[in-house]
Amino acid sequence: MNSIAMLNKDQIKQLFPDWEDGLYESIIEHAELRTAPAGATLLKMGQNIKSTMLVVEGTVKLYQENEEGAEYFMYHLNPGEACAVTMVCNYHLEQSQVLAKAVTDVSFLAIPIEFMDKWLNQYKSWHYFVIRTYRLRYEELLKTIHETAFKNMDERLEFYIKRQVKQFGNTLKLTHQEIANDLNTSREVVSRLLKKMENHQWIVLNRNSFEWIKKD
Amino acid sequence: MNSIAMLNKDQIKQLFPDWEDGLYESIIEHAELRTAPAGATLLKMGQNIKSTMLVVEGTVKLYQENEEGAEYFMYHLNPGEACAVTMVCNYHLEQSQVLAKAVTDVSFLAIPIEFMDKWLNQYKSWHYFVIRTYRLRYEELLKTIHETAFKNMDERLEFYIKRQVKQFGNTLKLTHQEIANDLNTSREVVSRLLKKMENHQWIVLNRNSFEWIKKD
DNA sequence: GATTGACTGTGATATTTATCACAAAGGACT
DNA sequence: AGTCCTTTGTGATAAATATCACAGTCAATC
Repeated sequence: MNSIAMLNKDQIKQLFPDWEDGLYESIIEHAELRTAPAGATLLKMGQNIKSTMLVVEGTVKLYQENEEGAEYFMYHLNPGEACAVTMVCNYHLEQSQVLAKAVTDVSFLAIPIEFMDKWLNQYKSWHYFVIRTYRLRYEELLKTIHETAFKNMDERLEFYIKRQVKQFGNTLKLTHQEIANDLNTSREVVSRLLKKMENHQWIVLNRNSFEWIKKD
Repeated sequence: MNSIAMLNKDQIKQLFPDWEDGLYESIIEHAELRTAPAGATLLKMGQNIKSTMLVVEGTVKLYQENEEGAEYFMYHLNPGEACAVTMVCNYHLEQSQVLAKAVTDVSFLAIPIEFMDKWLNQYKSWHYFVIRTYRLRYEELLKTIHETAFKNMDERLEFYIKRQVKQFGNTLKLTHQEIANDLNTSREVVSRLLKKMENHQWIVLNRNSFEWIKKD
């Protein structure tokens, strides 16, 4: 992860239009603009949280992870969005309960968490931003629970694909193994279900990718 | 649901010790103290949210619900805790994504949501309270996802029982059917798994209740 | 164009969970 | 004690998913 030149106020303002004046300046002063290549792990489970992450470019994927290293995809973060988990106030001891990975090349603002408390006190717009972030992520988790608790794998796969399509368009560059990892199932199960979808003409299968063509 | 006499400042302060002075008075002025009997539904999925709920007495259970009315238990709310879902600002149009039920007889403070925006502006301690509420609920959801995504039914049942034990003590007054509903599985499955736990001497089974005796 | 390695397809089988069927047990009430 | 209703126990079977095994396919590389 490299630290490169900072954004200027207008650039930040475009991403986070609802903030107040002093806050932009504080960001410029104290945040660090970092980059990471596609596939990089940005935050590990159990890792001490040292900074808050605001996505500037690219897409980040948030996972739950278990003891054996199995992953479970929860939701995406896009430019202008923030990682709720890292917005800790008070403690320097909080450990991450999630795994965050860069899907594409990403750049993000990293703010040392010692500013969290201060900014909450100082900037109303930051306060609102934190609440909005939690609310949005909370709602994403509810959707994830809904799928996981009530649906069979075929429907969960469809939901998963639709989420990806919304993010990346109809052609998805994903191997069956990658999908299986995200859904915590096995490659064979995904292959068979995708084949069924192809038979139903919901998708067109290719090597290393497929296209969603279902109209609904 | 009845509206009864309001709490006094000291009583509220005991439940919510971190608030500031004006906020207690605003609560007394605008909140309504309501009660509901054990088993009552406090909030339905899809229902328009008209007020924020702060638990005063008793325990509330939060569920996800699907189209067919199947339920999935997510977490408890205890006195001094609040329902994150109902802490909406801005909109009067938000619909509940969760189902809330009284486990015991409960009393709670209901605050019309038109005050949410105002209080966020006016009271820092309220702002912090909202953030803390979201954070706590978010973490509960993460735990729920972890269990649901990675564990088999035997482990999920154990996790479920331990949560209940933490709430209500070692003797749980639950039928197998009730547990099955909370875990979105079938009564037979629960019966068989409980019987196994009894054989392992983790529990003692009785009619309409059982006792957790595993020491770990 | 032969080799290599990652990806995909698919049968066979095991495991987990759901569903059906029905019996037995316990408590409440007459 | 007998009736009724809810709860619990458990076999049999079905359905969903996981695992194992292996073959075929494609693309990159030498």
